[in-house]
Amino acid sequence: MPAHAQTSTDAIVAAGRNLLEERGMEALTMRGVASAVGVRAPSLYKRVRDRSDLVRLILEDVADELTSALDAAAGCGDPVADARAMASAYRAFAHDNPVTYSLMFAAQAAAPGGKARSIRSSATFLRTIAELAGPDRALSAARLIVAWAHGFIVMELAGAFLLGGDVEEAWEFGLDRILTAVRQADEVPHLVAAVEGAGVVGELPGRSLGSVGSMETTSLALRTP
Amino acid sequence: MPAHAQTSTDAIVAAGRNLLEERGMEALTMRGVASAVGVRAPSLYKRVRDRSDLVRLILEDVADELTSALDAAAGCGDPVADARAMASAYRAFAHDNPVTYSLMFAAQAAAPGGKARSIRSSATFLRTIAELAGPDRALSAARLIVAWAHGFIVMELAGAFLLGGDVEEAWEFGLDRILTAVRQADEVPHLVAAVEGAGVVGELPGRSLGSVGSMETTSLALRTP
DNA sequence: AACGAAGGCTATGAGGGTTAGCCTTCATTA
DNA sequence: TAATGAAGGCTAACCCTCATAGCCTTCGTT
Repeated sequence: MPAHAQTSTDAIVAAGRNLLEERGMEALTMRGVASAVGVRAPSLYKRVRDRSDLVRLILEDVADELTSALDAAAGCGDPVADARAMASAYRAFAHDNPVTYSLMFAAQAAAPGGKARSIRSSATFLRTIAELAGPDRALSAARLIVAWAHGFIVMELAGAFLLGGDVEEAWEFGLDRILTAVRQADEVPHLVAAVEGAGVVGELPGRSLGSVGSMETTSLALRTP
Repeated sequence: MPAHAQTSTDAIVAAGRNLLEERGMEALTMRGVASAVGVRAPSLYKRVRDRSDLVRLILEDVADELTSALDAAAGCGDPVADARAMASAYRAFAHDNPVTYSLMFAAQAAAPGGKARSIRSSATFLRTIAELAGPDRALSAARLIVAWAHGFIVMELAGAFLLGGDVEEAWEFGLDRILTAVRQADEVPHLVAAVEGAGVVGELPGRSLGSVGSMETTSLALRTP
């Protein structure tokens, strides 16, 4: 029925995302986006409720792309290698999209439908972490890893690592430590079995490692022969 | 010489901070701040270069207060307890100042003088972590902890933990695991000594734990008697 | 008493978001 | 074939915001 459309919601979102990433949040103006897609500002309101709606659409686009990148990174089947690959892909994506990435978690209000999106975007990662840390701890372990990765990347992008040192080394150090920490629930029984077999200690906490770190508990137990 | 000042930079910053925290970034207008301190908007420009300068001052104020809160939290001398106390204080501060806290690391450009501020604000924490992880690893370890804490808090404040589960539990889990992971470089020798004394293994890696997590290394060594 | 600087004010302009209301196009349909 | 009407564009206009220009008042200093 209508006249031929000169633009589309997708084109508007793409232009907006580009503008946002290239020139920052302040440069993301309705006039600017309109000009980029070849129409005048008021025409955008036929497809987008308002500017904040445009921002939401842009960030959803970024989030979807990030999800795809993560899914693509986890291919090999070995949970440790997959977790590492996903962490690398995550960081690489953030480096490629610094502005929009930083904004993704800056939204104060969780968008409606965010839960479904969240489930979808974390499914592969959660499955991998469940293999690493066990199903009971998968959620907490995943939150540990994601929180660290996100925090590290945000600080890195914001230029918050001002004390010198090798940031790359800090990333590797952190990733190693965290992947190891997450696997401890699995590793400790091996240790315990080995030590128990050697008769170092009479009684050891088995699976019932409390909220205190299991390594700590084990080490304490070992010092009380 | 002048007429009596009706306001001050401090009052402007305080009013701006309050407005920002209470009603968000969009409500932080020059008119709004001016009205809160009892003058007209143009008068603010006698004390503040422009709006972005005001934002900078507000965030510096927040950062200074956070530094004080952290310093005050670390009193007891035991590095583990101090690290826990600082982590709690950090999170509590963020919960008390959610908007401004989130903005602190959102600044894309590092402010000039940020390095001096960074050194000051992290001194106590770095000292504590150095006791925990050793001076060589202090910086990487501190970055691990801060990145995790910041990432966790940002996600928490943004409402990004949508998959259910107990967020409090995830925080405790993460803190335990990370503090343990950071201490491993110190703990392993104890373990090694205990195990060695018991004659479980002949040869063990001593200090030369590679980039792979030390716990993993130890566990592998224990399985090869 | 005059000076002059600090610190207020009004007026104003530029730029951005958004709405109102109109016009053109063109697939559908009588 | 001609009328219809909705989609989608446009201009004009409004309001709000930041920011500057330029003026006026105050009051310590000289």
